[in-house]
Amino acid sequence: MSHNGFNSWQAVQEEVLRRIQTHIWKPGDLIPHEADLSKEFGCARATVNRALRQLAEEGLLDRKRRAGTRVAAQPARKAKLEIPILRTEIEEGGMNYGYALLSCKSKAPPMSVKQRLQSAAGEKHLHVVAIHYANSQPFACEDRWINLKAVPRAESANFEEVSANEWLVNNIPFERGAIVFSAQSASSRIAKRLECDEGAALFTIDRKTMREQSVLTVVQISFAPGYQMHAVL
Amino acid sequence: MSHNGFNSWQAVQEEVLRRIQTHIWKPGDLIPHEADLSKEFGCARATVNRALRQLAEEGLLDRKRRAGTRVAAQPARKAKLEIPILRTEIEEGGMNYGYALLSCKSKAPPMSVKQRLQSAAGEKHLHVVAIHYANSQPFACEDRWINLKAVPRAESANFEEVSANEWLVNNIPFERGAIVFSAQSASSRIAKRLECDEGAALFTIDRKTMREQSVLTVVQISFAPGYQMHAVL
DNA sequence: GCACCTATTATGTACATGCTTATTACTTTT
DNA sequence: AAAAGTAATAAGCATGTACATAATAGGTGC
Repeated sequence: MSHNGFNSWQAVQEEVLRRIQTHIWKPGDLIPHEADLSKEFGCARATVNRALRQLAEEGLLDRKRRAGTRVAAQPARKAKLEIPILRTEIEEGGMNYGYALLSCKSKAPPMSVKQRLQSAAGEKHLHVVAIHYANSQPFACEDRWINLKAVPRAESANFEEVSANEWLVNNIPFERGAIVFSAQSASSRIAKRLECDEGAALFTIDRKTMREQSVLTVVQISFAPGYQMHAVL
Repeated sequence: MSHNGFNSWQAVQEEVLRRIQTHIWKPGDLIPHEADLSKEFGCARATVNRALRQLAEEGLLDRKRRAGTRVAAQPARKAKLEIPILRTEIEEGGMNYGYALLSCKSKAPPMSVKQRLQSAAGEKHLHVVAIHYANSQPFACEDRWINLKAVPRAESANFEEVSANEWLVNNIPFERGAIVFSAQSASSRIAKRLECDEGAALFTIDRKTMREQSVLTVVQISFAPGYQMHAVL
């Protein structure tokens, strides 16, 4: 009967994908609307909706009410990226995780950081510097500023034992954030910390974590040379 | 009536988020199951399911059949990352896009590339090298190998006019891929191409695009110093 | 105690239906 | 012809019901 084999949203999605990939439906084309597709595939409209919605989320389709669904002209593929959590990443790689706190002081941040923290003049913040080791080799260097006004409990935390990263994850609820990836030349200070040559190319993550309007923490993580971050399409 | 204000999946999601963020439900905790939540929120189970499913996709919840739903112990937040399409990225930044083909030859790839291409000995591939400019400044250098066996039409394409990147997007339907981000020191060759100092830290993307079992193309994109890639949580 | 089977259970999914909402296309007014 | 109002339409969403599937808990036999 109605069983064309498209009785699951995955099957529908695969068929739609196939039509996009074989250029039956070309980039920019308007595709039939949900009701027609559900009739063609012999399934409910909700099933077609589920399939198309996900493809739209992935950036392969553009959908607008009333206007219909069209194949994305620029399949600006969105990759999903797992933000590395240092300890987890090292341990999953079968290596031994180590951690050392280098410094943990409350002070006024330098100009460049102050801007990112959106902090007023004279305000003090907690500055935490630490190294993460994999099999006793320096793996990454963490340089973090914590807004004590937004996270007062951080003042009494002991970052000797547990990394600021983990403490924050477990103790403060956060909402939004921004991440910037870049390549940086190792400064002499960081080269010393990571035991690498000065000027080496370091993969660097800058991360800002916010709740509502206030910045909770900004952190720069510099990875030892050779680090790679993986993502899938 | 049943209107507690949780009569849409977004409202349910927000409430769940709130409970996670305020540590009413702590990392690792098992949360009530869908049926209970739907009763509490006065909505259908499908609505709760929609809300929870998305949170699970975002990495905030772990869901397993029969075992129930728990708050992710490590909210290893998955960031969504838009894979940059060079031209789009440059033009959206309000800059003028330029493109120059440096080389386009069919030849046998070096050992390191051969491995990534999963190609047999002696097989030839198309090697394309090009520069992308933003406001006449070198922005990124593209070094690509195309598997002619999998994409025979590429042989007759003219990469003087349109970049290999764009040609591929418009001409070959692709499926899966892997992406690796890293920081590399500029070799003398690449430094010359990007008009930067040798040894400068370059943000680098290695990308492999596949269909079914065959590798279609591998590409390395080296960005000029100072490039940043942004993502949101 | 161990291997195997079975019942239970929470999530996962499909469907029919009906309503909502954004956007377009068409019509009317100025 | 431009502006404003209106109807039609396609996606979006909510719901009740039903069944599928995976993983666990508990029991059985050895």
